[in-house]
Amino acid sequence: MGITERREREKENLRQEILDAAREIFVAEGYEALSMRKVAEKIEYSPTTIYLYFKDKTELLREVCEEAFTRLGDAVRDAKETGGSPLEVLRKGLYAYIDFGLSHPHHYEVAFVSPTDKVMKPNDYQYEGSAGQRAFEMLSVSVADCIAAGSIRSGDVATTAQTIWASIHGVTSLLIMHEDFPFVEQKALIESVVETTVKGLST
Amino acid sequence: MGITERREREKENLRQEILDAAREIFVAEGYEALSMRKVAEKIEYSPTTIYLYFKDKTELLREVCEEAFTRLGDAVRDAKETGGSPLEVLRKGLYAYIDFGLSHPHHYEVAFVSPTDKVMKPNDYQYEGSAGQRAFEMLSVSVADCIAAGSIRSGDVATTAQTIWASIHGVTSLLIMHEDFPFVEQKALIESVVETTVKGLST
DNA sequence: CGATGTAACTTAACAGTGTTAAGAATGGGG
DNA sequence: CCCCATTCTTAACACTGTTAAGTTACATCG
Repeated sequence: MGITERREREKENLRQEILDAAREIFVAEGYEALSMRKVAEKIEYSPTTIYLYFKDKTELLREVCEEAFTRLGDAVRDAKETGGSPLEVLRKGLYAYIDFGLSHPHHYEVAFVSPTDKVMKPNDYQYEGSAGQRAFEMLSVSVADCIAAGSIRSGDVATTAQTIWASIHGVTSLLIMHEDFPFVEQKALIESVVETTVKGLST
Repeated sequence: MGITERREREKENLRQEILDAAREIFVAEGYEALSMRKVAEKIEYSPTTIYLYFKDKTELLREVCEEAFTRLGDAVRDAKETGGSPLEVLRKGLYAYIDFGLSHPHHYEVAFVSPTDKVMKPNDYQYEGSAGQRAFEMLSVSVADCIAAGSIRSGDVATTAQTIWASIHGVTSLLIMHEDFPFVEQKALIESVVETTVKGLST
């Protein structure tokens, strides 16, 4: 079997190999399909070996997600750096957020749609927060900029940011989770949500 | 003669007992905690007995959800009947939808948040649709009324309805699924989302 | 060189899950 | 009275995450 043939091959980057295998399965088939035994089979080790490198399935999955959500942070930051008015920056950030969700549906799902004990632990919000959380923080800053610039009605920043988050999370999660629903053309719906929200908050 | 009828009545009784037990567990602990064996223990029958009354766990759960979502339909219909301008009716319908989600979090979750094969079957949208689907249809009608009355900007009804759905689903699902997140005061956030969306769509 | 300790890995098992196949019991109809 | 259908149960399969204990390989030390 693969077990003895495998022995000669790598044994240092095993942790990375586990991570790679897990990501591959997770991206292709999602959370439900990601099992420790499947990962083990893929890397040709016994299932329990994984526990020598990761505390449990949650930690493995969180690490897989952290990788991806770093890219969300990057995308939002990029939106900021391309310049433009605060409102333009905010708009770009929102589109980047939605785009991220649509191109990483399974990541988005476990992190934002049904996060119950899958990646986020209770009290995860209390401290520095996950990468996804940090991306939301950036949006908050962007919102504050818009208020300061007068392009968005003055009011509680947190309330405004969370209102925006609700809208874009809503469209993102609906598109991801209800694939069979007869949505109108995707791009048009996204634009409608973003523009409606921005207009609703404008001065 | 009443014998066979009595049998049938008793059979219906057991079916209802299963449904009651399932609902009780589901409402209290949610989908993950709802297991066939737990239901069986509660009604004091063997687990396999349930399969004589329900095809599988999905069908059992769907029936539990159908019960509840009928009440959502009722709530939206009530909002309609209390009268007021089309926009007032729409507003009331949106608040009723969010209220329903918050008071039936587990139902809302399996039906709208992570519906993958749990209650909704693929192609469920194609036909008459589930009760939750019917509630959404009512909202669409309400939207059409607002457009006709000129209180909402003219445009594609479907796009507008789905935009609204995205927003209110967004706030509902965030509040349900991210209990630990430091949201602003719940009522204020809901109002902000609804009013922002309405204003964003107004003429 | 040989013993020893340890790190890496595996096997076996536990307590769950949904679900199916096959066997047991109960009681009415011929 | 016996048969048979309906109803229910027992046993099992194929999974799941996870832990405890056992094995093996190897580096270090006396």
